[in-house]
Order: sequence, then structure tokens, then C-alpha cells
Amino acid sequence: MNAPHAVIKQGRKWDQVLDGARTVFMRDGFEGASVDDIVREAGVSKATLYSYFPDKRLLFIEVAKMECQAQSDAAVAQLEGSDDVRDVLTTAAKRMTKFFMSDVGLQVHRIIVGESQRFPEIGREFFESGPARVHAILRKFLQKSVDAGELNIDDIDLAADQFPELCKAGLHLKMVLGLREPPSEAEIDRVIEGAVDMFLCKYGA
Amino acid sequence: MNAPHAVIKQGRKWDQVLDGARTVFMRDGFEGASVDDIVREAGVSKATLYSYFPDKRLLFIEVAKMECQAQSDAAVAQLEGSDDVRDVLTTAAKRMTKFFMSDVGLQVHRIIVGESQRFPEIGREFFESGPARVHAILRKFLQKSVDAGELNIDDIDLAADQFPELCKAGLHLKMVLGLREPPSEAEIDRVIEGAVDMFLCKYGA
DNA sequence: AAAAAACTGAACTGGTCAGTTTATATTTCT
DNA sequence: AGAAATATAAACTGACCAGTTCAGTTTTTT
Repeated sequence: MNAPHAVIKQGRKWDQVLDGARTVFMRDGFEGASVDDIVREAGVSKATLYSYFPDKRLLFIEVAKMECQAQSDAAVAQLEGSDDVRDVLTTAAKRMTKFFMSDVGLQVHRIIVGESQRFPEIGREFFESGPARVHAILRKFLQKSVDAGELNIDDIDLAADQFPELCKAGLHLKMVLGLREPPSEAEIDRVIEGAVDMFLCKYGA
Repeated sequence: MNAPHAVIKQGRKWDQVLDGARTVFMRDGFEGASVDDIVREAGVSKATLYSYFPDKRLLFIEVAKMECQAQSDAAVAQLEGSDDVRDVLTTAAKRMTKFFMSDVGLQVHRIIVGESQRFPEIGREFFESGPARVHAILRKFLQKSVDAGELNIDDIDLAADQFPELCKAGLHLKMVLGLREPPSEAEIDRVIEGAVDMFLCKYGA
């Protein structure tokens, strides 16, 4: 069995190229990043890069995909470990907020929003691998809790949309626009507690 | 009294330039817009444009300022006309949501977020003339209602941050990324009612 | 009507950048 | 070791674009 382990021929320096591209795109955005910067960062020749990717746009899309994937893996996981609804929601809120406010999360958000006109598929990729997964997992948990009689929700999709929104309250937009320092633990806790309180006030059984 | 009515000499075609720039920037973004496109759209010579604005960046900032101003004027007004808290909140929510979902509102949001790294002052300008004004007006109304014993809020700033966030639930991001049709009246009403319900559930006296 | 101010059009500069080419070198496979 | 695949460096092309310049025209002011 010495069959090639991938149909797509990727060459020895595939990872280097992607790493370099990730660094430069995340630092400078799509327009701001020049291909020469990327090859310098990657320690690779321009010809090599272009032997992997036919153009800058497709390289960017590949990087964006990877970043979205990594993002959602880190931020989203099954909601388990406690039987108390408030605990579970608080944990979920902390995870989400942590990612929303991270440098990577903010920068991905900025770039995706800014380029979503130019590259519609990137917007979809981002949404599916991030917000949509959060929604799905939250939805599942809420449904389970409703079935168990612990929550009382008529429109579960709406509720699963509201909760993440509450976790951003006031902080996220300011951070995206670079208008404030990262929030302290205390500030985050205040927002999260406010979110959970409000959510349970409305939907608690 | 034939004194010039403005200290800054603006020339006859000032408005033409700004209108053309507004059209092209809002259509193509900052990088996507070429100065030649703008002068063509404005029906003005390049030399004229550069006699008003020293460079493309400052022209863009001027346009962004105007757009933010127009935005907040349209979306934000005193919250009056009814004594019923629910009515007032519902009206406010409708106005906000209408703007959030409008073509102009979405495009301004995309461009500002995308360019906020390159032009930090634009982010601030946008925030002050938009979200911050909404926050201030909402805050004032909430305080008044608390004083009148109609609401019961311990952290008014948090509450004033939560409400607009609830009004976006699920819709805004999808629209920004171009992932769905504009919501129907029914969908908007559903989100708004959900927002007001949840808000009053938590803070109603 | 004369003078002053504003505008025009078109060519030009200098710089950047995506993507290509080529001749050469290194790595990997057999 | 020899062949085949992969990578390199560097120069090059073609296009785009911000910003300048200037000789000449139109509009406004006096």
C-alpha cells in the first residue's frame, strides 16, 4: 500500500504556504496583503505558491476556510457536564464571548464582513462553520431542556438567535471597530450574567 | 452683509463631488473605488476633485461622516408619543430594525467594519453618530421609566446595550454577509416582539 | 467689459502588484 | 546512481491607479 495518501498533489511546502498566507492575510486583510509578502513570510518562492494556487483569491478562500474551521472547533463543543440549565448556559456564554473578543475572532470577523461582497462564498463558509454551528448546538440543548420541562420556549430558533446576541451586548461592536480595550473578566461576567438572567427570566420554566 | 456664508471656500461643484463619491464608495468600497470612477460619476475633472480634497482618504472620510450623520438622523429620534412602555420600545425597535436592514445601513456597516483598521477615526465617527446616539436616547428613556416606577433596572447601561442587540437576532449578520433575502414584515415583527417580550420580562415592574 | 476665480481635459509620473517565465538547483523515488 | 518531481531566484509583463501639471475655457464678480 504505497498509494498516494491524497488525490490532490500538494507538494512539500503546502503547509508553509498556508501558514504564511494565514499570518499575512490575518494581519493585513485581503487587499493589504501582497503575494510577495506572503511568499517572504512563508519562505517559499512565488512560483511555488502559484503552482499550488491559481490566484490570490483562491489562496485567500482556502485560508479563510481553515480559519473558520479552527474557530468553530475551538468555540463550539457539546454542551454537557452539568444538569443545571443556568450552568450550561453560562459556560456556553463564556466560550462564545471568549472567542468573540479574541484577536483572531475579531480579525476574522472584520475581514469576512469587509470582503463578503467581493467573495460571497466566504461569507457563507464563515457563517456555516461559526454562527450556524453555535445555533445548531444551542438549539439542540434548548430542545432537550424544553422536553425535560426545564425551559419553556415557544420559538426555539428565535431563542437560539437571541442568546448569542445578548452575549455581545455593547462589547463586540466596540471591539470590532477598535474603540476600546479588551474587557476585563469582571465586565465579561457582568454581560454574561445579564444575558443568562434575561434569557432564563423569559424562558425559565 | 455680503460676507461669505462659509469660511471654507468650497467652490461650485463641491456637492457634485461629494454626491459622486458617495455613490461610488457606497457601491464599490474604498479600495474598489477609483478616483477616475468618482470624477466620471460626479461629472467633474480630476483637478477639481483634488482642489477640494488633498487625497482619496480624506474624501472617503468626509463621505463616511455624511453617511453616518444621515443615518442617525433617520434612525434615531426622541422616543415619545405614547405613555405605554411596551409601545415605545416597539416603536424604537421598529425604527432600529428598519435601518439595520436597509441597503444603506448594511453597506455602511460593511465598509466601516472592513476599513476600521485602516481608518480608526471612521470607526469612531460611525459609532458616535449611530450606535452611541441610540444608546444615549434609549438610556434616557429607560431612566425616565425607572424613575416613574414603570421599569425595574439595576444596570441601565447594560440594558440599553441589550435591547438593540436583541433586535438584530439572527437577521442582521445574515444580511450583512448577503446570505438571505430581506426579511418580511412578519419576520421582523416576530423578532421585535421577541425582543420586547424578553426585555420587559426581565425589566418590567 | 475686464479681471479674477473656478473648472476642464488630457497627458504624464512614479509606484505597486498579480501573475509568468526560465534556467538552475534540490529533493525524492526507484 | 540516475530519473523524475519539486522548488528557487530573479527578472519581466501588463495593468491599474493616485496624484500632478498645464494650457486653455467657462463662470462669477466687480
